[in-house]
Amino acid sequence: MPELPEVETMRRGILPIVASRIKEVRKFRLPLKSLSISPALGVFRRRTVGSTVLAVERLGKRVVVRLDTSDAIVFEPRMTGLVLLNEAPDNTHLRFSLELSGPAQRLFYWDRRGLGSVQLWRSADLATKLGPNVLGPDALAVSASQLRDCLGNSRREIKISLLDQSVIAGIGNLYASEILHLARLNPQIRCCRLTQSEWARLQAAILEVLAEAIRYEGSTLSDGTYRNALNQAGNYQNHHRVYAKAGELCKSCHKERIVRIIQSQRSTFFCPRCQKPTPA
DNA sequence: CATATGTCCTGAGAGC
DNA sequence: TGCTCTCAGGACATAT
Repeated sequence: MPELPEVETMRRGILPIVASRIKEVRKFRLPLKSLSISPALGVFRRRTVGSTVLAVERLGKRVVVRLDTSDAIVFEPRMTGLVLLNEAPDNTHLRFSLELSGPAQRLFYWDRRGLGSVQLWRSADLATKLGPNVLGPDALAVSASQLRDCLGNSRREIKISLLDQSVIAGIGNLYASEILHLARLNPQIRCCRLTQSEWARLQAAILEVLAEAIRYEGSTLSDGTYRNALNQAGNYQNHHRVYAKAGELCKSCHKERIVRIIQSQRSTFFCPRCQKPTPA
């Protein structure tokens, strides 16, 4: 999962590492396929040990730890990655750690499936490798006109476009369904069919859903994977409107039941009554 | 160029 | 009970 709300919660949770000095970098040997780390550990160590953490930022669904050496450590959790302070869900899936001076002590990267990565980049490369062509405006900052300008001529289904990080950065499969339900937009409607007021509704829903999800520290689904930096579960799953609720009554109309469809090999949940393809 | 599909990985849960 | 199978969806590579 980790999408914008979860990654932002992790980012906030590890803020205590700011101003700490990196004392050691460790990669854990596991009976699992090893995590993608670049550069190799030796070079990683030479370039980071002794440096100080300047800031912790979020870039879409990535956590960026800026160092005083003009390097940055980029954590990309993908499906099951977590960035934690001092404590992890278990030792089996611990992949990487930074030993730090100061009160924070230790930063862990934990990843059950290991699809994520930890990379050390020159700060200058962040702007190019994750520039506007790769990563669109952050979902918390995108405007209705930016959405319309970028997608207004696209024939893709709106749900698919919401997942495109080069259009908007931060939305994933879970929040795409939640956002479209609040915006009362059918997930299969083609972008080029949306009206001016629908773009405005979409933008408002993006902001409202993500901000609310951040307030509740993200969504921990039934598999329990997602935790915040202190290894605690999030709470937004108790406020989901549609995600993983196929067959349940819609919380808005209380009449129709939530439906699950597949778009581009991924589940989408919506209410056929509140999210009719053509406006009522 | 825009859009669609395949790939990586582990563990939970279903079905027999 | 223990096996096999399917599924979950991030980002990127490759195909159409």
